[in-house]
Formats: sequence, C-alpha cells, structure tokens
Amino acid sequence: MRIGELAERAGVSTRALRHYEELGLLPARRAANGYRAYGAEDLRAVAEIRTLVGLGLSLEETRPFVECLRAGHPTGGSCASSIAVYRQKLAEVDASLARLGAVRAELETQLQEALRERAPEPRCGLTPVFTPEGT
Amino acid sequence: MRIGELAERAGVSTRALRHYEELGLLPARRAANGYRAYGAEDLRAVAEIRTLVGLGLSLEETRPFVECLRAGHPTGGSCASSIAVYRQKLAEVDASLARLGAVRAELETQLQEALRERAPEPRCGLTPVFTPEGT
DNA sequence: GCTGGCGTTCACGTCGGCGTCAAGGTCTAG
DNA sequence: CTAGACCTTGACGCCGACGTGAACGCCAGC
Repeated sequence: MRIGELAERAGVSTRALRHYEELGLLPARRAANGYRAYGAEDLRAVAEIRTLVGLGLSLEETRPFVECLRAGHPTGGSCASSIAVYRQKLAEVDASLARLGAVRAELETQLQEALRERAPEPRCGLTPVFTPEGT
Repeated sequence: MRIGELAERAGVSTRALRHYEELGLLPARRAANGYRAYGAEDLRAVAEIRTLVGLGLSLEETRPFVECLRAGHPTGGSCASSIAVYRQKLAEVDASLARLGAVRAELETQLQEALRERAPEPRCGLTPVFTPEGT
C-alpha cells in the first residue's frame, strides 16, 4: 500500500502521514522506486494515533502506544509506558475538568452580575420581556 | 505612569502591554519624549484583560469589555456586547465540559481495559501487590 | 561626559500539527 | 509520446500570545 491509499483508508492527509514519519512515529519501508510502502500494521498504527489524538493526547504522547503495537502487542495500551500515559492524561483531564468547572461558575457569576447591573429595576411578576440586546 | 511601572503593577511584561497596544486594546498617550504614558484607567483595563484571559477568553474576546470600560461604564461586563461574549463563552465552556467528560470516561475505560489485559489472572483475596510498573 | 537604567521600534523565534506551494521523479493508459 | 495521476524532498505559512534580541534614544546621577 502506498501513502495515498493509507491516507484515504485512515482518513488522514498524506502530509500528516509524512509528518508522523518525521517524528519517527510511522517509519516506512521503501519500494524500489523510493515510494513509501505500508502494510496493515501501519493502518493499525495510524488508527491508534488518531484515536488517541482524538482523546486529547499529543503526537508525542501517542509514541508509547505506537511502539507497543510495533513490539507485537495486541493493543497499543498493553505496555507499562502506555498505561503511565493513560494515568497521566486522566489526571490532566481531571485537572482540566476541575478548572473548567470553576471557570464555568465564575463566568456564570460574572454574567449574572453584569445582567443585574444592566437591569436595576426588574419588573417582577411579568412575563419575560423580549430584549434585543440579549441575543 | 510609564510602561515599566504599569507592567509591574499589573503583573505582566512590557512586551505584553505593547502587544495589547498593537491589537488596539490598550492605546497609550505619549509623553513629549515619545514614552508611553498610562493612567489608573489603563491599570484597570489591563486587570480586566488578565482576569478574562484567565477565564479562557482570547485577547480579541476581551475587546468588548475593554471598550466598555473605556466608554465609562463601571465594569467591563456592563455592555451588551460583553454579555454576549459571556454567554458565548459559557456555551463553549459547557461544550468543553461535556466533551472532556466523555473523554475522561473513555480514557478510564481504555485504562481499565489495558490493565485487564496486563493482569489476566488476578489473585483474588490477596492484599494488593506492589507493582513497580504501575507507578 | 559617561554610565546605567529606563524607554523606543523592528523583526524574527517559539510551540503543534499539519497546509500548501514548488520543482521535480515515476508509472500507467491511450 | 504524452498526459495525468501518483509519488518524492524541501521549505515556508498559519494560529495566538507573546519572548527575545538588536540597535538605538532619553534622562538622572556622578
């Protein structure tokens, strides 16, 4: 399989594949004419990369997984280094969630405060009034 | 107040202040010698910017707030355009929270699955064993 | 006058993950 | 033979928010 086919089957650009190769994530055999030659295991590797990137890992962070696959393990997550990355990422995501939750609360507070300032005399008991600025 | 003092009092770099000026966020008066001259309202503006950036807004998104301040309003959030940004940001944060929650769940799943693969024969009933790879 | 600490503008570097040319080589079908 | 569809390497562009350095001006104190 050449780079175009792999790209299409993996749903990525050829540029991306070359980029992965530059990073050493996806070393390619070469045909006699210099064209990159890929196999099914490479499709597997690219799929693993895209899945993990989709979960928020950087390309560098996918390296243990890809190397794990290349080492013959059934899944990229079977190795200790991959599991360490999972744990670390999980911790990072938890931290992000906590921070984002706090940010959300603060945004909500600020918004309500701003709304109070702009509506100093709310007419209670009336149905909500259409306010063009609120769009 | 010159740029160095404002930078120190606001807790940002002079480069950042010049960057804000480039963006038109922080126009500065000039002294006779060409030095930028700032007042208390500029300190206020920079504080507003930093607070909002801390909440995840881009510099561009702080523009309505800064202009609101400059227009003489008591707070940067008093204007309709600022409130719109608040609402939009809140929606974005909610989306991020939802997505990040899903990602967290998926990471957790993958981690557990990976752990199961690596420990096919758990010795039940024993106290947890120290596993150096799990660090 | 000279040093040192401020200020000025200009402009390139950084980080990640590629996009997008440019200039060419390779192979296949007509 | 030639078009055109693939491939190659090399290298610059992009986004945001500045960092960093060069080369220079301004001003206070000694």
